[in-house]
Amino acid sequence: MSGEVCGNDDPVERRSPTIYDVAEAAGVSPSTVSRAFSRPGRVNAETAEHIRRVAHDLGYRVNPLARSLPVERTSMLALVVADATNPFHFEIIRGAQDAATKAGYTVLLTDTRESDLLERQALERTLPMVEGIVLASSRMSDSTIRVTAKQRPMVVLNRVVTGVPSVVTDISSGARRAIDHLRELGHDRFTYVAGPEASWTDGMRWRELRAATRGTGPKVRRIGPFPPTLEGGVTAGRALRRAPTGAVIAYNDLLAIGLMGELIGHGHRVPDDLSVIGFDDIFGAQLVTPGLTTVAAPLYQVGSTAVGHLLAVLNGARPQTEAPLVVPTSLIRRRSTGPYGGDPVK
Amino acid sequence: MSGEVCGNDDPVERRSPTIYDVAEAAGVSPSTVSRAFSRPGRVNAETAEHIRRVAHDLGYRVNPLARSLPVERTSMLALVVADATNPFHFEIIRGAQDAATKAGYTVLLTDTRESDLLERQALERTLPMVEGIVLASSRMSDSTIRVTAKQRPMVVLNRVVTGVPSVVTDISSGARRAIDHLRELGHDRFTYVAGPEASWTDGMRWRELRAATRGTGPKVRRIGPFPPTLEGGVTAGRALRRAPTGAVIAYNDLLAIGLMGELIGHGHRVPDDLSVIGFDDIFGAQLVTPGLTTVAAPLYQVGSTAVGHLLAVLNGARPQTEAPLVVPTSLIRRRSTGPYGGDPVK
DNA sequence: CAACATATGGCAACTTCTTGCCGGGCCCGT
DNA sequence: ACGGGCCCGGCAAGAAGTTGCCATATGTTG
Repeated sequence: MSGEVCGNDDPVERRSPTIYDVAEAAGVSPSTVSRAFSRPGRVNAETAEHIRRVAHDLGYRVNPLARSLPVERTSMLALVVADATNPFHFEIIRGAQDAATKAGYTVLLTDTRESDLLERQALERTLPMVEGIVLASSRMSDSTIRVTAKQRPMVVLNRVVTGVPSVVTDISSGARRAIDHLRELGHDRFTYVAGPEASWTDGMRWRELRAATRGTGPKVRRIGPFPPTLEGGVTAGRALRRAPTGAVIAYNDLLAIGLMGELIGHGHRVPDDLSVIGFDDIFGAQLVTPGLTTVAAPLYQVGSTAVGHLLAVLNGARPQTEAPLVVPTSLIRRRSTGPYGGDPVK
Repeated sequence: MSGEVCGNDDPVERRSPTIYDVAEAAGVSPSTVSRAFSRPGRVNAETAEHIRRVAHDLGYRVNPLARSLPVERTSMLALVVADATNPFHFEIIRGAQDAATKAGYTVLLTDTRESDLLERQALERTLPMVEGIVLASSRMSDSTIRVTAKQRPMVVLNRVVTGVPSVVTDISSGARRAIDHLRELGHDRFTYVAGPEASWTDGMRWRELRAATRGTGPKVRRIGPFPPTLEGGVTAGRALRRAPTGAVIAYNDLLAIGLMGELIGHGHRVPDDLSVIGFDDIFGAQLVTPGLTTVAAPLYQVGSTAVGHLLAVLNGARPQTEAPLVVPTSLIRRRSTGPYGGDPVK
């Protein structure tokens, strides 16, 4: 036990001990202390044990800055998300964080508020400190992304940028599942409520929906774009009320929920008059009434896969730039979809 | 314009330039380069301009690690939250991040998954790299917190730890507002659905509810504790069904929402049979049916205030350890509360 | 017992940047 | 004309680690 009594009225600011202090206290040289911690086996077991004990008594902790400087490894990863409060990103963040922690890495999470300017600034700030980058829902241009990817290993999420490794959900099968589900219920006319035009995912969803209906009977039309938020959903709902339609497939759950609320608020019944499907299965999709049927993706896996790949690259693996890594999707059936019951009330 | 053509098939790994490279290219000494960037005015304006131009052409960026080492300023703050996916924390995170960014600081966000072990580990890992710490909803003991607070300036949120600056919401007035609202509606019997025992906030809410009803007519009882989650709410709802009660005030919105769902699912009507009030006004409170009446707190402000105080301390201000900083609360009226309509159906 | 291999600790150089101090040139006052 | 201050650039010593290389001591082999 160390005497912690310090009578002076300056309680803070006792500089933390360095390997030099430990070295002196243990009667060895600084390099030996360094090795005792970072190069086990390189130093005699007893000496190492002794050093560790002394270090512990002194309250020594290695200074990660000083350590990183010579070895060029900060053990930090940047995770840049467009909106940290969008439920869509939660599990991605968790997955990334878990995978990173497991490997001894710390993740630097940055919320860019859907702004490509803020995104670039954040990158500017954090990039020099991290070994790799995960870009979730980036709002930057492909070319900016590619330039950045030259500086550090990078993985982009929910987007495909040629030349940069990416992780995406299986939109194709997701779209098909949604259509199949609705057709089983007897629907054969669909409306896709589009999200932001800048969204790669939005483009793909629309494409795949068309592909999934091509040739066969059912038809899908598209309205939008709308901001991918509750408010956007309300706007979309208004548009829908003016021009009723068959079943609705929305760009994401937020949009779907906002839209349902608007419709229900004006006397329409879901799913009796209108079936609604969203994407993502965010927190909230099970809360609304009726519960939202949605295409779920293993977002946690998206995050952990991304970090896993990043770490592999840092350990010398070749980046997977050819084809994106695809994670599967599944359909969560809730109450917002139901059998086709004739044309919706006007 | 620099010729960027490099024919070799090793596109990565061109070590980034240092002040030495810039110094050589500009024909000055490294220290001058350093000063040109970090000490404006100390060096001749023309020289500085020249250096900056050369640096830019070389693609030089200062290495924050190397910079931090001598000056002992990393420009990073740690924000440790018990659960980053709990909507309660969103605005706190945003507020903190904004305030930090504005001051040129980066925040290192860590999610501890409600585990005090993970929390200690995270702190262990990040503490040496940051200049200050914000602890939101810490699960650690008071004494552990106090020990940690000795190592770095710290602010705790939603909790009062003597000797450590803290920011809390005005629970007292919040509780009073909830009670007043319900009494205006004719209620005079209340049940507090308690959250985790370890929660400082929970204790305070219960205390203030009792204080708000003391002496006057209405009575408040307490059931719990329950985990502060949707599932916890379901459990609480079951308990409530067995022993019906007057109006319900829940520890937080998650609990309130889970509880409403359970009750409504079993034929009770909210608010006709039972009024429900939550705390926090999380995303989701406006989504459920009926919308949840809740005591809101300016969470964004909590986060930014915390960081603001931390930065002040880092700049030499005395930490505010006497009384906690209190931010006001307000009541958001939605549809989950209604006039007293006799005793609830059994 | 000589020759060689291995284990272990130390020296010093290195990572990138900051900063106290020094000194040469220049201006100014007397 | 000369001493005293600025201005501004450079030198070198840190900041806290890592690591290549060398020097022992010890062990092993022929």
